[in-house]
Amino acid sequence: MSRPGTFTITARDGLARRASLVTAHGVVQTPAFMPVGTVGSVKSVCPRDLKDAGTQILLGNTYHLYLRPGDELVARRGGLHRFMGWDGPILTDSGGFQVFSLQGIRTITEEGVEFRSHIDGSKHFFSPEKVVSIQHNLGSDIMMVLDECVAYGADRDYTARSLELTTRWARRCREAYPAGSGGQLMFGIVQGGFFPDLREESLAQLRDIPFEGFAIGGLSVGESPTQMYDILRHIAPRLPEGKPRYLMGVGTPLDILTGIESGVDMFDCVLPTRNARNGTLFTSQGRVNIKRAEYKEDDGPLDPACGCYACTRFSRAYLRHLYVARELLSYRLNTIHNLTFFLDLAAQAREAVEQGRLAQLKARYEAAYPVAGEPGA
RNA sequence: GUGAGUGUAGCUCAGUUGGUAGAGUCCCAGAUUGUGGCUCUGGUUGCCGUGGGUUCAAGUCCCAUCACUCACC
Repeated sequence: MSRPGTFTITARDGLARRASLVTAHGVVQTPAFMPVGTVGSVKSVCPRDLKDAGTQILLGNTYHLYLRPGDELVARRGGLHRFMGWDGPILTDSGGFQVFSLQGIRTITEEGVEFRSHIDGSKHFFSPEKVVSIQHNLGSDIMMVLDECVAYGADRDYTARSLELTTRWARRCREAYPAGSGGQLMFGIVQGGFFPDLREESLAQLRDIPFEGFAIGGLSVGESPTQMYDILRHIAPRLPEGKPRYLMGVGTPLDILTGIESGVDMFDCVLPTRNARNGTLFTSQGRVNIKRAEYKEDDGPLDPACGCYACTRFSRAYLRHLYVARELLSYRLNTIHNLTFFLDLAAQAREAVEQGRLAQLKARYEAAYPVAGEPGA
């Protein structure tokens, strides 16, 4: 097997790429969707369920695992892979987004970010170096740099200064773990809010730092789909051509296809797993709110086009009952289904890019998932 | 049998000195984008136990009656 970080593009369809990324725990075929396993578990499901659903690579979280059970404890258990029983690739988010979402209980300085634990209120400090050290202890295959995810609505001045801080932090992260110093990869994160030129500026500052991949951060923070797509279409094609591109925290089926169309290779999002727990299921026919009374006596499968365990074995009536009764099995079956749907979407996209049919695939999903506020919605 | 208390939304209950009813929950529907199984946003629902009376006006006051609960015989 090639060396970790090797990124090979094997097909293209417009700006979209079909590629593979080598990591220390296996090769990831892209475009890829990464299920989110924040605290060392994808809520309600087992590694076996993840494999069955088609998961190649998981996302874990630095902030959460640092607070509990602690990265050093995980290191003593042999690293995150062994600890959670997942032998495939893992990407760890740096905690930058938590810094963003913890607004009110954190302060950002040049040195890093001080914050209070959401668990017990205790004070902690994340510097770029600290975040790298934690991710080193966790042993993830891909580390993310510490960044500041700027809130939606931030003005140009703040956004411009923030992006430069993110750049300085990115440089410190790379210095703390130089390229090639181990099997772990490190991705830089482009910020710049909703100003196309600031996005370009952020990229210009980061692109010469020897990262193995680049991410687009700061999207899906409250903007409209149109605003997000404008920035996405502007910046994604400008990211370094020969390295993997990762769109953080996105998104809906259409967001993902729009990203792929713009040249993005990797995605993660809590949407399939969180919505599964809240009864919103993604199907080939569009969203299904399984709690709806109309499914009370519906003996048909959730999605006849889906081959997952939930769809092949149980009826809508049963899935609705489990949800309404708050049965634990509801979370598991719904999560298995939604993950299968998103992972299938990525698999279909890989095939479509190989066949030059991405536009047709997107048109199909556009029909089932119209964008709010746009024609057809 | 006697005494006391309680009867208001499917459920648990608020309803000021009388001015034709509210909350929580449930139910119905929607949201959820680098995750707290959370949360948020809308919406439906009432012979105010029953029958009389007083009053311009009664869920509120008076009488009777029924049901339930508790205590005592």
